[in-house]
Amino acid sequence: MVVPAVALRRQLALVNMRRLRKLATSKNHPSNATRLIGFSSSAEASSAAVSNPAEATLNIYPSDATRRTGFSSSSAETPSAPIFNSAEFSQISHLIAQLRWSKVKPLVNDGTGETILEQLFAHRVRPEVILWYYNWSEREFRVFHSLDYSCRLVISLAGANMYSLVRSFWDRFVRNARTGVTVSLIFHTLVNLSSRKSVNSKVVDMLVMAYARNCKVDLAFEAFERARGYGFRLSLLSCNPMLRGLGDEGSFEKLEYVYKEMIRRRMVLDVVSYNTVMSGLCKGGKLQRARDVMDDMRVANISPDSGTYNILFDGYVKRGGPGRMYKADALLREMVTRDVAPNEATYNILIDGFCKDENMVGAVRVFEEMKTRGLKPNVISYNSLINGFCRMGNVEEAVKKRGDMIDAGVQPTIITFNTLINGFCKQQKLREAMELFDEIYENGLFPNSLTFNALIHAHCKASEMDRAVDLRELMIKKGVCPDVSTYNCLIGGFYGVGNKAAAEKLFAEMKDNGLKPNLVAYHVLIGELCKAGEVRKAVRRLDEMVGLGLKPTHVVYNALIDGHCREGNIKAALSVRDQMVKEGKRPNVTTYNVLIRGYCKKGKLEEANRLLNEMLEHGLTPNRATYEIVQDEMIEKGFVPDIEGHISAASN
DNA sequence: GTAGGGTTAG
Repeated sequence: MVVPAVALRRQLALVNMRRLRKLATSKNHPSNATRLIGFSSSAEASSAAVSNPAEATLNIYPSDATRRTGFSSSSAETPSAPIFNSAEFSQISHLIAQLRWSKVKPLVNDGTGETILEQLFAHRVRPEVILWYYNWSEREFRVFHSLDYSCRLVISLAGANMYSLVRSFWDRFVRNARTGVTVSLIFHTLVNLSSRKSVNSKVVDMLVMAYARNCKVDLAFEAFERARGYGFRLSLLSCNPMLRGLGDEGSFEKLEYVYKEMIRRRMVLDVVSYNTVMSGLCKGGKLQRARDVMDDMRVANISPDSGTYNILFDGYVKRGGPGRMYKADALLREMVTRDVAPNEATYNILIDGFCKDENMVGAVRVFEEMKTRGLKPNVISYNSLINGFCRMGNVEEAVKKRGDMIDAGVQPTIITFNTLINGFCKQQKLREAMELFDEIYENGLFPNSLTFNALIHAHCKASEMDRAVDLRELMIKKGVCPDVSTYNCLIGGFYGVGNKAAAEKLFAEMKDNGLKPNLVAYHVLIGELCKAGEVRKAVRRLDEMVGLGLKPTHVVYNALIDGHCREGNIKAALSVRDQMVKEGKRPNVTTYNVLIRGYCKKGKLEEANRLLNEMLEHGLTPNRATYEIVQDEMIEKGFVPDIEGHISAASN
């Protein structure tokens, strides 16, 4: 006994009309009635709903206790909703369950679809069907449904054990910035709607997970904090991603706090929790704390795995300071003693570490050890090794390793080629670099922006600007977009050959092409302007970069200070130094060197001497440039700086 | 739907 859809729609429209008219004249709920009428009949109001969905949603359904709990369709307490009789409604829900949106759409007469949503809840329609309708109507009418509906939906999904739908619901939910929807409001709404603690806990758990996974770590953290007061118990499902988010974000204090708090809440942490905490701590340079966490892990009877060790290895290699590879070596021995098997990643981290330490003997030793342990070096192992040899200037050996890799059945990638091309470029062997470039295609690979940038950079360094520009043309022809680095290389190159006009034109062109100049772009530009004696222009560029949200580094400040000193304007130079300090950057050796030379050039040797002492008091070690300045500017002029121990070093 | 490895410009 299916009622034809057209007939049904006509019938419903009629019913709605009658109800709406009745409501409009009703004195009992004037505000609700006028609002509803407004939305169903006025184009103005519905366009307002589109342009400002959050506000519109709030207007239609003020959070009113009777509405929140008004589940029954026959209840006189829910006057704003046109009420369909059960036969009508079963037709509607049938259409929704079949996702026949073109048929559903004409039935919506409130501009937001919330009227039908209310009815779906009232009729206890299957939660997933309500979810379909909820999602469709939000998209269709460009609105966010009120938080009440969101929470009711999520609770009914959870009550039916449809947790994967709860997950995806919250995922969508948190991705949109809903004005006024705070963590505490969500919690408050949830406890008002449901008293089932376990269900609420799971719902909140998944909310926190959604926050953590969608880069809303601060909200995840807030929810984690508030959850305790509400008695919601969270799981690793939400806490592990949050730990990761905190680490990624650099919130190391919060990371340690959450870690300790998880233990205090008697949560049972797993390997992933510990590894994530350690990874975050390593990123923050807190290597000792990371080691402590590994000890905690053993106390908790969780065995560190190869991943745990790899995280520590990576920490040592990247932030371990002097002697880090020895520590790493010791850790490798400990790992083996404890019966944790190193894997490919373990060796790759170590190979790369030795290479960065310019210790190719160590790198090759680890590489060989890897093979004796029955592990096959992969493309990353070879690339690291090749990069190591290239950095040492031994490109011939690097090329040989590429041969080894092919013999071992490991195919070179574009990274292999880029590394080798870079190696040749650094040696100014442009012909060899170009030959390799041709080989890329023979190997069925395609050059990327890094390939071209390396070549362009090398040609710029060699003052071959015509070839550099040709390469950029080729790049575009091959479908590779020039990026900020491409421009940086070319701009630096043109300044280098004294073609200021071309350099400035490129800087403008870069911005015209929608590329945002980055830190390096400004380093190049400001450095060159200072060198050319155009300090005032350089200062303008500094303001410009600050305006773009880029934080000037020591290099930039020092270049400006140098520029002012070269013009003999020490006062201006000192004010740049003050600005630098205000920005939280401590003057470094170069800063002092530049200022000292500035004073010397003005003949103010006492002032220079004073700065020299200040530099030592700040615990900075003079470098070669310092000695040269002292030698050439002070001792030459018969002035004896009172930093005796350091002067003898200068004469060496 | 867990953490960990390789290439550029200053």
